[in-house]
Amino acid sequence: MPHAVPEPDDFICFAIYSAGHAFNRLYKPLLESIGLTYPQYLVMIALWARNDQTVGDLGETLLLESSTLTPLLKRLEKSGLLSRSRDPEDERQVRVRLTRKGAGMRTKARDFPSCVKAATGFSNEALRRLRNDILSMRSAVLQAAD
Amino acid sequence: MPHAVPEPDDFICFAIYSAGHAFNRLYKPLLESIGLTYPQYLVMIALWARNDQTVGDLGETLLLESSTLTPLLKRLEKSGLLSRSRDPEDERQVRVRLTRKGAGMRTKARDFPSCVKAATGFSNEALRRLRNDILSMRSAVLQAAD
DNA sequence: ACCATTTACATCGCACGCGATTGAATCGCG
DNA sequence: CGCGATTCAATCGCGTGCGATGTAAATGGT
Repeated sequence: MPHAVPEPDDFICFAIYSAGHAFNRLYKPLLESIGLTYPQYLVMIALWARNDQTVGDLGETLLLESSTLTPLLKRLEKSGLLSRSRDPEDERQVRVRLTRKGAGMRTKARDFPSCVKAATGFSNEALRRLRNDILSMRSAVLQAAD
Repeated sequence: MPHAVPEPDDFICFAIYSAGHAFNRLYKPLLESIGLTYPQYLVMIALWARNDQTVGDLGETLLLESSTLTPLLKRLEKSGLLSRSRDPEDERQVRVRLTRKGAGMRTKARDFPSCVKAATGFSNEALRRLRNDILSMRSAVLQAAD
């Protein structure tokens, strides 16, 4: 075998990197219909699952830094989807809460996951296993990264 | 079952999105040692596999737009790793070629993939299957995205 | 009570990433 | 041959994403 030079598609990290972009493109028209970007949508998902979180909570869930979240949350606040306010118990923390408008947006986004699942062409069972594999790889990689 | 509200980790797209960030964090210290960012490293991989590509070729391989590649390639050119020049046969195209320095960098990056594979904690066989699943999902999603 | 340390968020600079647009070169159809 | 359509890269604006740094609040050991 004469010295196979690897291509991008040979790398698991590139597969994930490029698949992420593919999902982004798929979501974009759906999300534009409700005026969100993909990372903003993730914040909304986190808040729909559990309202009233600190910036740090959201960062832990979404694996993002405050330097990413703060400007993003300000844009969502400006859109009227959530409120940001210092916690009186601990003034260092900022509590993020859905507004009525932000909570109501959940129904508009209800069908997006099934649209996207259909687009993958994978069965629910195959998707579940693939997701679990990716999450456990993520854990291992994050563990190794520090 | 009382109305399960999905969390970010329940979404295959978030699993991929966050796993991508995890790989980025793992690669960062490795790549800093040779002065590259992760997307720059991908361009170098593409050129190590096949030298002398157009911007469009690279975009097709890496699934990136010229609006992303042009500034990135200019930075790599400024670093002395590649050259950019209009194709005399077709002046619309820009041919991207490795310099001696850029070609020589391949040996410095030779061990990165095995470092990263070790960090995932997956066997070669499991990684290969996971990669293929992700690539086929990427194809399906890209197909659906247009 | 004091002050060093830690924690939590914000700010800044830089590098993606893409849609929309531009401008130049080429193509293609009559 | 002529000229509108197409192709290819570059530019611009906006939104991430993060490391480094700043700042204010809380903590903890003495």
